[in-house]
Amino acid sequence: MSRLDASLLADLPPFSGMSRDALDDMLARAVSFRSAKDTYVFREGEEAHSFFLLLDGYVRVVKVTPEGEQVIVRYIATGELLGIAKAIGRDSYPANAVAAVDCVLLAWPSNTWDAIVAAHPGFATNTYSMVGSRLVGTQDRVVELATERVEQRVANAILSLARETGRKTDEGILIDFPISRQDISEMTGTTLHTVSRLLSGWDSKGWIKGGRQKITLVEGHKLMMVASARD
DNA sequence: CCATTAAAGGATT
DNA sequence: AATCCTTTAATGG
Repeated sequence: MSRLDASLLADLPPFSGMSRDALDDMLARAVSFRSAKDTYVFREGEEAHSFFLLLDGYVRVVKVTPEGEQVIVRYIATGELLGIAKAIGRDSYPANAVAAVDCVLLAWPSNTWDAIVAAHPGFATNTYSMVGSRLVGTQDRVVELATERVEQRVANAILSLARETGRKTDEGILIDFPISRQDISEMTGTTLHTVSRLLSGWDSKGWIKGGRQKITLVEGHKLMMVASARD
């Protein structure tokens, strides 16, 4: 049992505006645990026994079609909530959650959801506004998938990953976890070959710098041109 | 414009 | 050595 201090939570969006006492109470109800890279935090269809906060690392949320095809729904970054089935009136998880790197999480039993929401209206408000913005983001992606060309979708995926998870390096903005061409294709509804061709093209123009499971955004504005190009 | 198939080389375990 | 990841080219919808 490591001692966790409430100040760990204070700066995270789900807990913004909450008092020190409230944070202590939330923390007292949680247990922390680790999830090694490539292990499941939870699985689709499983009973939603807990909801989670990602304290460190990255988690990808994945749906698998009946044919076994994988679709990456979103990436969860450090400081975000996941598995909040109770908040959307479900009692099973709607997708798989896989650690993209070694992760540290907090878990709350789902049966404490109602009590927590009742005791901490600020947390409830924060959670529902997060659910709302994820919904908006998902809607935008539906439009994108339906209307934009592959090149634009891949450019957008790189840009948002860099924005949400990017870490500054001397080269540019590095996407902060191992991500393969296959992963990008599962986010954008295309094949790894097409992603590979696009990325190596942008690499040779100096707009990005690629490597095995590595992408660094060098000229973000160039990709924004690609992402918004009308034809 | 993009998916599929095939082939080959480098990286990782 | 076996497996995974990436690149490249050819073909066809």
